[in-house]
Amino acid sequence: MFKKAKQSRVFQDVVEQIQDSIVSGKLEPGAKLPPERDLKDMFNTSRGTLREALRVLEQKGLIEIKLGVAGGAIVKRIDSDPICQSLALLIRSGEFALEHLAEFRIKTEGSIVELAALRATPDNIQEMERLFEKAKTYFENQDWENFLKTDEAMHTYIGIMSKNPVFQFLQKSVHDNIHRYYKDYLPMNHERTLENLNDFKKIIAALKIKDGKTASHTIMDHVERFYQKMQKKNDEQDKE
Amino acid sequence: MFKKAKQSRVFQDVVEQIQDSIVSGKLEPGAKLPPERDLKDMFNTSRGTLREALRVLEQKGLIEIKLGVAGGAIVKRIDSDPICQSLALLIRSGEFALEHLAEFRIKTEGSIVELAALRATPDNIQEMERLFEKAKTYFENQDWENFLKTDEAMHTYIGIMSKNPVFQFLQKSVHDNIHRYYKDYLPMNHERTLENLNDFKKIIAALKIKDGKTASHTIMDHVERFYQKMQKKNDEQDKE
DNA sequence: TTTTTTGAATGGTTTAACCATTGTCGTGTA
DNA sequence: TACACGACAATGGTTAAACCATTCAAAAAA
Repeated sequence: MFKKAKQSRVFQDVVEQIQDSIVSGKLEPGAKLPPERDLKDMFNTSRGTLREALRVLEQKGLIEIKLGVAGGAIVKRIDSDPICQSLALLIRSGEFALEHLAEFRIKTEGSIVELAALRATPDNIQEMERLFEKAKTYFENQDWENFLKTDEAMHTYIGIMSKNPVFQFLQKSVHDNIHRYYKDYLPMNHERTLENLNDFKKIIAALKIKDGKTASHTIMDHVERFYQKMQKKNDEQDKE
Repeated sequence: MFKKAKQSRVFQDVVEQIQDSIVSGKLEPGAKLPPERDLKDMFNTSRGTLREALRVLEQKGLIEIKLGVAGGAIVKRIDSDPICQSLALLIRSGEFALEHLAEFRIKTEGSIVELAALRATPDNIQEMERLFEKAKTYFENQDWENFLKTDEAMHTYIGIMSKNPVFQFLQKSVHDNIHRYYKDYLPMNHERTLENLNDFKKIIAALKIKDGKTASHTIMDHVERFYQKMQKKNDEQDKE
């Protein structure tokens, strides 16, 4: 019937006022807030309380705080960082199991790459090929660390090619966080990495001829196979 | 080459220590942290600094702080709240356009309902029918406010039926935030609401016979049609 | 002109006190 | 006995004033 009357905490009010100014556009990215000692007077509060408000805004990814004489709170452009962080917590705390993430990726990346096939520009495809060559080099040098990073970059770039910021955010947030699993469960080896490369070769070819269905099936297979191997590895570890 | 050396802020260290304890499971949900005055001694810091750390943890959704003599910081079970909040900021700040969210929903809810068709238990379907009847009653009483709430509940419940927590979180986060658009762009009316109900009737029928494809196509149409009407309404408003 | 020094602005931290909320326990009254 | 009220104490919320640490720019020195 009634909503719980929100208990008044001064710093919450400060957070809301500044947040509203940012979200409504009154404060644009790059704008600098007044120094703490001025703000505390403007809000008629103490510095401690004001600083609690700034901590919250910083944590929300709305401002960035710099030190020194030219320092202060600067309004940030909203990005995927806070969502990445929350997702990381969910994954680290075991809220999401490996197979849940795998299933999610199979479905989602299938959709994303299908859109990417429709919308990728020649420039996009060139960038994708550049990343592919980079990955190939790392593969030949057996530099798994950097290979994985480039692999991640390719997945994230597919999100960018979808030209849909919602998918971009999602893809970036997921891939910023799942490599944690790889290191634990799936040390890279020669065979596995080669398979990976061949999948991307197929995907790039499909993107070039705007063949969304093939690209989609390829990446879904790619993710599924990867998952099955991790699962197998997992089972073997359980046996020991 | 090198990562930026993180500037040492005492409260960050406190945040990390407590966060690690929570994420690693040393502190379980429901556990109560010591009072601020004790914590400050344990971390050998001042109360102000400690409170900044608690603000950050609270914002991350890791703890909840209660007032009064039996109050204090209580470890929370991690939920979708922080992600919902971040998503709300992205939507409010205009980072996501209407058509981007629509496209995302079409793809994602198609996948979700397909899984739901495979996995829904009889109990799930019964709950879904209960929600449907509730929506129908609100429809007959022309109570759009509550109709929308029930509509939202049905979409979220489809996420639950998918039995995949990743999709559950996503579906909840999206639907907690998009009704903002409906009120602005798409006042409910009799015809539109009836169409809505019929779509859900079809979806429930498909769920009953585990016909994922039909359920999927129906909800994708449902979302697409909804979007087109909002777009049309939008264009009309632009003309004025 | 280039380098070094100095100083001031700004965020980070500490301390100590007081206020506000809330559960508990004891007392008084029905 | 049972219940209502009130005092008390534990805990988070807020304030104030001071000092420390970092950074940049202007002044001084080379």
